[in-house]
Amino acid sequence: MGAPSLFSAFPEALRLRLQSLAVPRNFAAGQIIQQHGDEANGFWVIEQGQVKIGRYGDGGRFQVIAILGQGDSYGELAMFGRFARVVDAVAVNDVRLYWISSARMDRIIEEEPSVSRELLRLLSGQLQEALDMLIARRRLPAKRRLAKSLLLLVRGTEGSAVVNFTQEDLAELVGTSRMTISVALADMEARGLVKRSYGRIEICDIARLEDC
Amino acid sequence: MGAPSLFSAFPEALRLRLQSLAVPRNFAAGQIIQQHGDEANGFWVIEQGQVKIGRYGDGGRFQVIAILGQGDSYGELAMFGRFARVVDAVAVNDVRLYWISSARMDRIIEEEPSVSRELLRLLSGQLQEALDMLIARRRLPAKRRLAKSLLLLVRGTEGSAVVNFTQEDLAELVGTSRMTISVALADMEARGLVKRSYGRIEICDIARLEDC
DNA sequence: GACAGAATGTCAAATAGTTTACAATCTAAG
DNA sequence: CTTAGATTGTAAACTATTTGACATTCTGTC
Repeated sequence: MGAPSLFSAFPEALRLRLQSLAVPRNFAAGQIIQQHGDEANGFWVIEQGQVKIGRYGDGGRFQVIAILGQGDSYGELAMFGRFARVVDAVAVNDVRLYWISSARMDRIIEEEPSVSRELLRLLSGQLQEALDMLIARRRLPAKRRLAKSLLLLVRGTEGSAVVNFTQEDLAELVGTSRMTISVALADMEARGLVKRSYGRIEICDIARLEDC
Repeated sequence: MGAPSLFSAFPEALRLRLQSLAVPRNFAAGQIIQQHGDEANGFWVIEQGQVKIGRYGDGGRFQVIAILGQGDSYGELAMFGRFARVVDAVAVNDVRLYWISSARMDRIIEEEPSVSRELLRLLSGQLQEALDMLIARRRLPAKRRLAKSLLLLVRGTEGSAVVNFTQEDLAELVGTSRMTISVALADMEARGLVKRSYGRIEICDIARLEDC
């Protein structure tokens, strides 16, 4: 969610061009790719594997914000905003990434105004979405907030999907306690919306989950 | 808050240039300037007076999101994002606005890549801020959320300030009930942080409000 | 295949916040 | 100066959620 993935929304031609210019890099499972506070002079595109985005909280526990997969990008926000990395990124499994430097991106923006316009459009859309969420989620009961969060995590998929989050992660994400999540999930399972298993949630019927 | 005001963050030179090209327009107190659903082919800059941004909820009640004043702009997000207006805007008093069309803005982006970069930087910063808020605010008790919202409303001011919101408006904004706001404000007043009056809150000590 | 650590299920008590309801106060319009 | 409507103060009953505590189940590892 939150963590935008602008790259996958780029027009095909630009994606290919960037990829051909980019520097490929590999990381092993569990390796830290970027850390909170690092300088942001570029961004990453995931070619293969998965990356956990989140933050090491008090007590060293990693609080997941999103898990990104193939075709997703991250780090554009800090790069464009010219602020330091605010999140940590860790390789879930062995991953292959492309690195696109801010210098490279700057040149493209210079050469093609259409790219700027597209970027502005995407960023504006995401900001609007974030603002909507701030307004919409506030007074909903925990169960419905959970439903919304799950839907955001599997956005783009149809039918069924799997979310590789522990209930504790979900609790952090939704802004509630693990016990509330546990009860809410049991309720959803009883209604055939999801299936609980160890460390992951299977979403059976995305369409039906939409109406709470 | 939420509602971004990119214009006031533009570099001086660009602001002046845009203003010289813009079309001035006046609205009387209470007049509706834009409506939810309108096409967004430009944005407004406030030259004089105040504009309420919000939404007509169920029962015709206007839910305030922000009150903007001189130098603030609004409507950029829908314009850049190429989606329809999502909020309504109403003139609080007699206002004088500048209208800057998307065609005009497009031309400037085309001519000056530095403007694109600046816009991307500003939007990214605001998106990050919104995401932070989504994460940070979730589990705070209502009192602290209120403190944060008040601070956002008077962002940029030092020492003391006035917020022209009813307690009901604040409740909507914070995402809680009017009674909770009433009690929280009474508590804050007892501690000398704010002064309550009819339809507005005076914030006495912004610095002290920051540490909740 | 046994084990440790991680993740989940579940319960009772405590608490923050909501709802409902009504009284008190303020403001603007006659 | 009155009055109607809007805004605020307050209290009691109710509800959702949290906290804390413990049992159970799962999974990877030796």
